[in-house]
Amino acid sequence: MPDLPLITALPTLDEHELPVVGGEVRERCDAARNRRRILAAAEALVASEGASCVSMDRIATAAGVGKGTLFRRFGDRAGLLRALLSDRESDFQEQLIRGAPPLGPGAPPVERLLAFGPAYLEELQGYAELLAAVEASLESGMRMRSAPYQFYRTHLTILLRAAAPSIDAEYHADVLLAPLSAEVVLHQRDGLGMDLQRLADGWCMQAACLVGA
Amino acid sequence: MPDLPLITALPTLDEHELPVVGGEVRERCDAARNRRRILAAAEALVASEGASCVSMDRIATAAGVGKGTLFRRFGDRAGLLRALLSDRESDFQEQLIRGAPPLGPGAPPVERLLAFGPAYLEELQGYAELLAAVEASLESGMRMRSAPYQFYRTHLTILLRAAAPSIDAEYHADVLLAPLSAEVVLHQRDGLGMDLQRLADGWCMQAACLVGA
DNA sequence: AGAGTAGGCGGACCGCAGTCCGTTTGTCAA
DNA sequence: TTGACAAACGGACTGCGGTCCGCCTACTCT
Repeated sequence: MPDLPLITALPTLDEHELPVVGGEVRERCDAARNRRRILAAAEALVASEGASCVSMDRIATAAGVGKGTLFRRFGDRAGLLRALLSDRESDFQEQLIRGAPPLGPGAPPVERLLAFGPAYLEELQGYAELLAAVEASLESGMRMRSAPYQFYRTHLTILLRAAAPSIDAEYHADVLLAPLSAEVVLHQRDGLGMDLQRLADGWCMQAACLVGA
Repeated sequence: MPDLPLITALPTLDEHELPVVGGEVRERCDAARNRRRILAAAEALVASEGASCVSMDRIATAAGVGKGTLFRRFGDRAGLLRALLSDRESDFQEQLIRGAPPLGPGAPPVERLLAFGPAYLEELQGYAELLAAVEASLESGMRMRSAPYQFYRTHLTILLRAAAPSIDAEYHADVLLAPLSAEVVLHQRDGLGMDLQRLADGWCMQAACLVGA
């Protein structure tokens, strides 16, 4: 896989619009302080009450900033929540690109493919509820246009092309990602009581059949 | 498949709470008139401006009723939008239960399974945008708890059990439904330019591999 | 150090989904 | 026909996500 940039969220206004001087982007120190405050307040509130119960107003109040500052910084509710898990998402993406086999490069494509689903599901256990809140506050179709989704989609497409050149890799990348959405996994886990092993086995079965392994 | 009731939406308050006299449910005639008015107004507005641009207030105004009446009748926005396509959903479910093979009973389970995806995708073409709006206005997890989803899930579970007893039918029913969600299909069709045939072929490939056909 | 300015700031404001409750109306029995 | 009641009605109200714009401040350039 080529050196795909690590992108976990749409660029914030900062990265996007600040004047660039000699390739260097500066952030005013009050802005940086407020961003830290906002993230800390959001993290605390989400941890104590659950992402879907916390409003933007309350985060702003808890952080001691105005509501406008939240939206300037993070764009919308989904952007703020996503920022709370961007470190974990980046780490996982890093593993896919530069980590050890079978997840990272070095192993045969089929093995990397079959390692992906279980690893993603494992990773998801820690923040599925938060990610579900992100997806819920995204308007229809935006989930699949988000940078993280595109990243995973590209990753799977490349592996599928290498593992089974005859199939429609682009289509099946979406198919393999669909049952990994936070909404589906949460429903299977909490609503139907399926355990992680069962989900991982099922996903691998699906992927293995597809590439003829 | 046993005589599963045709359920296309959560029961409205009418079917739910009205007093039942000798097995007969009565609806006051002003209530019936208002329901027709609301559905007609909603259908017209959705057709002319798209489901995601029409607010409940505007539907109420166009129908000449108060906003409270909309919510009393249909529960929430998702309920009202879903009511707009419940006829089409019912027809399709009817075909699955009592229609001609290969969709309906009579054909071998594998054939019925492989007929399901393409038929569902075909059906979806007409109201994907509306269904996406329904799903978007449902809070996280509710899509998979809705009666229509449960219906399709049961249908696929039964077919999978019959077609391939050794696999985890319950899990794979969810997997096969995941890429048929309106959000995914719309993105593939409109965002990526995949045509219906490609989606249908891909889905069949997936299902066929799974059951070893 | 001082002035000018780009960018940050915050809260008033908007339209939205959904709720609540006092008022109106259809229905049925006497 | 009429009276009583259950049910329907509707619009004011709440809290939400998101926007806007006038004020303020950290940085830069002299």
